[in-house]
Amino acid sequence: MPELPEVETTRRGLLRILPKRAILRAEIHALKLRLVIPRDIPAALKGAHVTDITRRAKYMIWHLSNGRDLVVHLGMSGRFRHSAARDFECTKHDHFILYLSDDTVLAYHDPRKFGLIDWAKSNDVDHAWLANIGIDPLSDDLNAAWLYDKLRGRKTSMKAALLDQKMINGLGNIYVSEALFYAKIRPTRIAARVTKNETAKLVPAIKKVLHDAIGAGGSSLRDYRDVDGQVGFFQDRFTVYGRANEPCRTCKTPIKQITQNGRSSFYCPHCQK
DNA sequence: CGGTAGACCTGACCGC
DNA sequence: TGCGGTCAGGTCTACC
Repeated sequence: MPELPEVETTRRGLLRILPKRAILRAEIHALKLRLVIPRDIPAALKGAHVTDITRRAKYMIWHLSNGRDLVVHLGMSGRFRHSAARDFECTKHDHFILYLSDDTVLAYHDPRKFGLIDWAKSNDVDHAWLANIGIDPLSDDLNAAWLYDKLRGRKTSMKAALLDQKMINGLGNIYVSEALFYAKIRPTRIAARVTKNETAKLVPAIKKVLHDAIGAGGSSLRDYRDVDGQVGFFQDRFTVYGRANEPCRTCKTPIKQITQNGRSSFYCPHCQK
């Protein structure tokens, strides 16, 4: 999926399109993605328009002109496609389709169905996944003192700690590997044993890799595309992710791939301690 | 509570 | 060509 940079790129793409156009009609073509999609969404969207889209970590929140808010999460394989109505062909995994007032169509496509489309609030209370998620890594909430404190007492690996969305929400499998490379910390290091100095390097490393990836339009590995069908190009600048056995860009040592908690991690055994 | 396998779903790719 | 196994950007649940 889309990690934070891809969600942010998608959000910016949607903002170029949605607020200027009314939603003439909405269709739901899947019974459920991650969860059952509320049946009243199409009726509530008809005739409305999106006034703004904000982001909390990997979640987008669509603010509607009728006062309601929609949560949209792209899961592992979700993306939006915008096209002229006459060019639009509904394919197998187009689960959520908006017909817009300028004769264009916006379709949510998600083969693996790990995405999420739901009302953001129920009886004015945030749903659990918005209420309980961790801090946004691009906000000032993420600073060295905070992170050092959070890592105390954690016996898990740095990889698992940074992937824990209840602590920091937005990092995923790619950008954890990349950030740990820039901070010269091995993904296998026990979180509680990471020093204050290392934490002080890790925080700017996380922010830099996310900012750089957003600037590059995200990373396109398999299915990620911007709303206009553009691929991101940050994958060309990966230092370790997906580069098993290839030379480290700093020291030429072959990059190592290991499995942690069932998922791949990549690191340079020479540069990262 | 902290930590970790397993589950959810489809498609692409590799080796035989 | 076809089949089985493996892997993939996320995250929730069950269990220890």
